[in-house]
Amino acid sequence: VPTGIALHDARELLFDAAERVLLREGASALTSRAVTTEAGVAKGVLHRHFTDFDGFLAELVLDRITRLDGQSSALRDSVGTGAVADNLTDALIGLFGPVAVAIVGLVISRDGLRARLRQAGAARLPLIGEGTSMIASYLSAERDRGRIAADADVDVLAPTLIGAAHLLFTDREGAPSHAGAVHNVVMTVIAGVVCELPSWAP
Amino acid sequence: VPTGIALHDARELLFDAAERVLLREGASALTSRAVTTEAGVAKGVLHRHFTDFDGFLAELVLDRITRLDGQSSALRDSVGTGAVADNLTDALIGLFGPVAVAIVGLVISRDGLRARLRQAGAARLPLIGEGTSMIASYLSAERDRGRIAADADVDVLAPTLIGAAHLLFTDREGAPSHAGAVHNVVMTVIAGVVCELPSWAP
Amino acid sequence: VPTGIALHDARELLFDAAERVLLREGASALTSRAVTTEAGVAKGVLHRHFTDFDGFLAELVLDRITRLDGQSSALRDSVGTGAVADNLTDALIGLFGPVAVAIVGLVISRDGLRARLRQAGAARLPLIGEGTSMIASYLSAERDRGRIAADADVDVLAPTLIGAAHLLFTDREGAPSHAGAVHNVVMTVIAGVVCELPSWAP
Amino acid sequence: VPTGIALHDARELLFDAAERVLLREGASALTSRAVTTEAGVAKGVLHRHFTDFDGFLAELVLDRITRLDGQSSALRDSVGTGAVADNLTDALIGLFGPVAVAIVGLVISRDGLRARLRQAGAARLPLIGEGTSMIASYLSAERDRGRIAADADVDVLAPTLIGAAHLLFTDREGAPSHAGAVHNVVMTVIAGVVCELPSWAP
DNA sequence: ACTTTCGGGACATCCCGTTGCT
DNA sequence: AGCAACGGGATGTCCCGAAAGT
Repeated sequence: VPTGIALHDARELLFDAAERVLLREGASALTSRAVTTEAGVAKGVLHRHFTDFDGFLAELVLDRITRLDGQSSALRDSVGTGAVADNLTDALIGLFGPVAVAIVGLVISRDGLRARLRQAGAARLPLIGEGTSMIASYLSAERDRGRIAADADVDVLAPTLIGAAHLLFTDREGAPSHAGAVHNVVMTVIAGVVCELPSWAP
Repeated sequence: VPTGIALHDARELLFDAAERVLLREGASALTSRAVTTEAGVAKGVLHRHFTDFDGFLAELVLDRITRLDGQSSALRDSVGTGAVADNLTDALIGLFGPVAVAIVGLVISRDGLRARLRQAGAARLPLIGEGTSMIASYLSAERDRGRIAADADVDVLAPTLIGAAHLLFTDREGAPSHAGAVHNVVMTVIAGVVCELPSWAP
Repeated sequence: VPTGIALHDARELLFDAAERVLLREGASALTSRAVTTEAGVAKGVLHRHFTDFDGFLAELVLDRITRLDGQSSALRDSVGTGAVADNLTDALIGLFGPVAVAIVGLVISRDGLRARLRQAGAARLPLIGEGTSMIASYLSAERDRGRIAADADVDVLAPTLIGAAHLLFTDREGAPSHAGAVHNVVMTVIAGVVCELPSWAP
Repeated sequence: VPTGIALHDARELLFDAAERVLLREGASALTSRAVTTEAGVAKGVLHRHFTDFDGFLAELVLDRITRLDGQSSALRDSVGTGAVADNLTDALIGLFGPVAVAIVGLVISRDGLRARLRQAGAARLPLIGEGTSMIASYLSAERDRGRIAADADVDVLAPTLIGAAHLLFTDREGAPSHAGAVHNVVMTVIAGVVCELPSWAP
């Protein structure tokens, strides 16, 4: 029976439901009906608020990308403080949470979603591209401060870190990667360019 | 009308057709009908030679994994010759051809296929896992020869290289990555452990 | 193009369509498409209202079984009135209408449907089992009234009547069995136990 | 690899295989491939020896009907000996073996088979029709001998016995019906017409 | 004469977008 | 504006009949 009562915020309601389904059952189970059922609303609600199911997913992804801004600021604020490797490790762990990894997989699976995102100006691989930019600008700032070598190529370092970390988090999907593994990767990649003393130095 | 003419080798015929579809239209277009249509055979042919469509895909992936053995040998033979970075670069380029990248995406998209592969004993991420082992053994051999540092951790280096390279090839899907970009990544990752002079040194 | 108009009662609509198909083309022609086509609705309607095609058929059968209750009451009400043989004849004719006979055949043909019905608590042979119970309790009541012999074994008489009548209606499927044939069978079976005078007696 | 060796008797080989499948997996599993696989021969053999799959089944059924002749003779020979009820009980038990019951179900399930049988001159319900004739002639002979009432209507008694017995054997499919149950039914049906003393009389 | 394979029609199922009712 | 239903395209699978090959 139609209630006629407007949902307070259908967007967030549906986004959260979609994430729950995504985490619980995977990308292939994320159908339009699964979302509305999980949210406890009727199917039509989704199409009232979004042009399309792919449109809905695209906005979900873009929303998640927006949330990266917070992490981006935190990383920017850490410039010059602590150890570079630790800052990078924290950033990568924060970036590749279970939801983010699932979203990357979702984008890979859905052609329509990928097209929508591209046309919305997002990176080819969402979260990956933005994360790379985030890391690159952090490294750039550290380079300006002299904490990494002046000739370090941040446009090589950043995608390398992101690619390696993404694989780490994807491969061992169930178990949350120990911070140690990420730290090892970071140390390996920036070994040649880091100028500072290790973070555990006295 | 049935012809009765036995296909010379239905397996290869269908595998090749599947790859063409995969490259041309992507993983989501790789349906059983698309494969048989592309191969120019009837729908029944696929189900006579394979238990299942996912079974077919699994065998396709396993077949591609088997083909890695050739590249694995070549990489093993290159131990001690040329520059380590060049050997790695060649190996990564050989590993992540367009088909391989598409196959990784395919596995990510299909739950049933993933289950089948796991139960067949393949790595969680096919081609990625096997490629990592390949790189790790190569690095191990070079370490034994003293061409990379004795304390180099190949189990960190290998997945780092694979992860970074995979992203490189995935991100710029259409355009074949210039060897230069891969080489840059390799140089960055192994910068801290390589003992030899760069390949361009006199 | 979707109409959006809710079907008044999709269940009955589909049930009736299924019966028409069953009568006109037989059990083997009763596919899900045949039902929806006959009902003039889309394929999706059936799967929105029922879990499965076998689930649909199971509910159809159970619905028909439910309708027996009416006949069961009528038979119960006739206890002590008229002739026992006439009451039984009427009950059997009412039980084995063309639809019921077709449904029995349908259940024999479909494994999945049989499984579903068993798990729903129906008799092994639907309509047959319920019909037998109905006849048995009628005979029991008449025995209590003394209209059939006190030592009559209703648990033998009932299945005998049902089995004989079922064959009668099945064998001459097209032509509706003359009431006379059924009456003859009934008279034969209850010959040894009936106490009353024949119904045609003055 | 084709052997070229002619099968000794492909007919019997395939018939036996079909019966095994029928008993083990039921009528719905009796496909042409199931038969040839069970027989250990190639698919083509069936179509070499029979016009059609339904043609094959029709001949299988007709073959089984022919085997009834033996039982028919035995029953005929028993005229005037033993108890009528015992003779009938034995005949019914012999008639409705598991294979026969399965075959009746098979005919009910398959339209094409039914059509083929009808056009081959078999009864509408194979085995049932022939069994009815068999019982009818036996009863007729006993009537001539005065062992059952002169006014007994064998054309009512026979189908009644067959219908009741068929249901008995169909309903309790797994468990072989105890002879007692059949005897009870027989006693009930012929109660009014039998002239002899019970078989257990001194 | 047996073996093997292909060809293709049909069926149950899934999922999304749209439309009318409340 | 939310709700529930319909419409229909597409997918994987099955099974039979027929035609080559050995």
